Amino acid sequence: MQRKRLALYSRFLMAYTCCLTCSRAPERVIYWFRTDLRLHDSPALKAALDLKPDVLYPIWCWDSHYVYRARVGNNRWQFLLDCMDDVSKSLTNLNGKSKLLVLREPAVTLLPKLLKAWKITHLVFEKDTDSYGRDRDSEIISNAKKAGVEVVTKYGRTLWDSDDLVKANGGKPTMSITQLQHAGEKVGAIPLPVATPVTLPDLGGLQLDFAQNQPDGTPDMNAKYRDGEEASYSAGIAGPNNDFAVPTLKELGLKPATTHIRGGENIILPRLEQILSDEDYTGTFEKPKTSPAAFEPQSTFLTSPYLHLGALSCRYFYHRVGEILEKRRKAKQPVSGPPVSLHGQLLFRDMYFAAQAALGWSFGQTYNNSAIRFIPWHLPSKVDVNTKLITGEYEIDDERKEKEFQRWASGKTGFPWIDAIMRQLRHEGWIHHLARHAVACFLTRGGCYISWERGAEVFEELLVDHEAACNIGNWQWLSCTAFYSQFYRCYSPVAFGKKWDDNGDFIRRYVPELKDLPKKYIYEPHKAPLQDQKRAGVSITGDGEETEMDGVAVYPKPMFDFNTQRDICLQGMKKAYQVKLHGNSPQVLDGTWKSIFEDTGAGPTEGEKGGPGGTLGFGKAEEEDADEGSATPKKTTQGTSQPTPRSTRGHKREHSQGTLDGVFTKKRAKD
DNA sequence: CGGAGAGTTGAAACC
DNA sequence: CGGTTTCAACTCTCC
Repeated sequence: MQRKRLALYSRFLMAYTCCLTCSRAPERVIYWFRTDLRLHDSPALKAALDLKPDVLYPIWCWDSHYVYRARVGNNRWQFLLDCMDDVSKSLTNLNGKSKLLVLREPAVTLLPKLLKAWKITHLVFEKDTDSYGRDRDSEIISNAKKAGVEVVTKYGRTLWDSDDLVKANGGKPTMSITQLQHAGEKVGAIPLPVATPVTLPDLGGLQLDFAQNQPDGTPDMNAKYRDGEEASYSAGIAGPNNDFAVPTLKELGLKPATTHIRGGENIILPRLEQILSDEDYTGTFEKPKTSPAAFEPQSTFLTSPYLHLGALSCRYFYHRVGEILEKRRKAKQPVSGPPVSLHGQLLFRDMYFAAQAALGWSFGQTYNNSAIRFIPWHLPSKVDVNTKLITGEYEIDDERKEKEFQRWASGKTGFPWIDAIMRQLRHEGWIHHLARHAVACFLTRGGCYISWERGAEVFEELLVDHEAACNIGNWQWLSCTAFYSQFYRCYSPVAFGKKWDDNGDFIRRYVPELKDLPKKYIYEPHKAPLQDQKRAGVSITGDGEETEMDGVAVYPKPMFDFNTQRDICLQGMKKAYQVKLHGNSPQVLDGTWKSIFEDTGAGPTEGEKGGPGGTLGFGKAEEEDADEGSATPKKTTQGTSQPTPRSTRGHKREHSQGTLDGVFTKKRAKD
């Protein structure tokens, strides 16, 4: 009783002393940073400061989902930590007593305890329309409200609020850039940037009178990037020095990053300024005219990773470019327009975000996705037919295809243009947009005929700019399953590269074993006579297993005849387009699609003999209450009982639309 | 100078 | 924001 009175009195005193001009209670605000790691043009951060808080806690919830269960290579980890460090320094610059407080516990379990411990009045964060983000945030919001904490969210992640776009598009996913533009017109003008804060309230007390929930570290999908123990949770909520510092790669047990791309608002803003100062380049930018083979420097802005983590505001970028366009129009200088211009690129991003916002979890998969064409790809995702969600595993319907997939992912296909791109991706975490086209087409409709979902997973792991909506959307585009349909426009692994880089400098840089090969053979080294191979110090042989033989570097032979494979793919695509099934067609949902595609005539599909095309648990397996160990239906044959190197057994794939935080498991898909 | 033949270019059709 | 083939139209060269 005594204590309570004291608390009341001190609360009164605080109110009195904190705010002499008004009689309101002290505002104790948490600003929860997520994919908005910046201070400039942040509507949500502005909303937090507009509350005129007495204390402001800028926090980051350290998420097990991101640490263990999303595919995040060490390059993206480095980039994320860079951005966090950068924001923390910016906060300290505004107020020497403030910084980004990293709390080593996922938001869902942490926030309810934290709101209480720090007597929080308001929780403020940027709205997220990723499916995972929605699930997580709705739980956070409902818990906060129950605890009497006011929740404030603002939207600043895309040009328009994705939910508004969906509404303006009749509740349907935006499947073309025209739809997106019309929806955008209905929603209204793209909000102008808000001011960057110049002051920042102090932190309040940092007492942590509650226990830490240490999340389950298994399965650890990023184990292959670790050379030490993952220890980011074991030091407690405030970290090893009890100072809420941003963790290091070392603490995560991760190997050092190989990329030279570093994160942070304070890196991208000056660089953006520099690029924008070239008004001819900015004003006439046309994406298709920029070279995928250019490196050091690349031919485009390289803003995507910064946009993803919010280190650069897309609206700020949009309006800055708009000013330049306006100026040029007045001066009657040439300007480029959507879809090829810079504005066009940002519109595509909004299109993918809004499509995802409309479709939810199903956007990230073929099964039960109403907006996607069904194509009987090899290596399809396994599906839990009860939840209608993919499990994170995939069906190996053909061992040769699995081998091709691994060779593609590791840059050992024997097609130097493809391999150079995949090696650049692995090393730098970034490749040019058209390079993504080339390797994505190659893996799916224009080469291997392997599911786009396999490719999307590899990109998710390796790209520093991985953004679920854009990655998924672009893979659907390139595989001609959604957004785009001209499947006969097929990229050649030889001709397309040559068009941009006849000398093969890009290949020489990323596939160094070929660097001394004559220009004549650089795109097709297997055609080089043995004498030329010898002179160049490389032997073109094998299937990628060997990297060296008798002291001589080895580069593999092409893993198939491209033209033959291209014809097979075209036939398969033509058939699939005639059949006209979609991800949510009854025949896809129940697995009877297999009777529609013949073993031979349907191109590459294995038909009845192959995997069920992503229907794990379909049919008999359920009735026969299949033993836990192998939940694979009997009708699937070869390879399916073996765990695949890239998949995790028995666990849902939770990552593909994940944001950076949370401990959620997927919920049942909406029907 | 005309015309044959080789070489080049670009649009169109097809995959 | 595809590649390849084809074919007409054109240029160039040579006698």
